Amino acid sequence: MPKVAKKETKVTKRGKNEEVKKRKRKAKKDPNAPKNPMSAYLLFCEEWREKVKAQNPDSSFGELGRLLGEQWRAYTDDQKAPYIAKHEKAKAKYATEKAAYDAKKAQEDEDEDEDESD
DNA sequence: CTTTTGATTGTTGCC
DNA sequence: GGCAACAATCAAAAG
Repeated sequence: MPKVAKKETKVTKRGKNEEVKKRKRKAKKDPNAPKNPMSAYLLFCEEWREKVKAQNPDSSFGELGRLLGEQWRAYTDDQKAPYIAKHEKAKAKYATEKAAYDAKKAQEDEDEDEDESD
């Protein structure tokens, strides 16, 4: 997406539950698809879940998640920086999986003789 | 090449 | 163990 400099192209369409609904994993197309790293929010959750819980001991998952989301949104890129930084690392790690995935794929293409003796 | 969708990540709390 | 909102993110597929 090196084009369209700035435009709410994706804007997390998840405005309604129509498109995403109950994201249920369907049949994956890739043989060994590399899994995405934890989004900054995910990492942010790990750290804030306890804090939010401490401040909202009465709030259950629903409220927790909601508040967490609000906090996350309220957070500035500077605050998210450390979380994003971590995410970047995850990305790098993910890249390895992707590389292996791609490599294996290519290898299979050349030589389908690839499998791990279970 | 661009847009869209789909699949994935982790949290808690319940059954 | 799976699912519920929350946000993000990337990769592949469709256009």
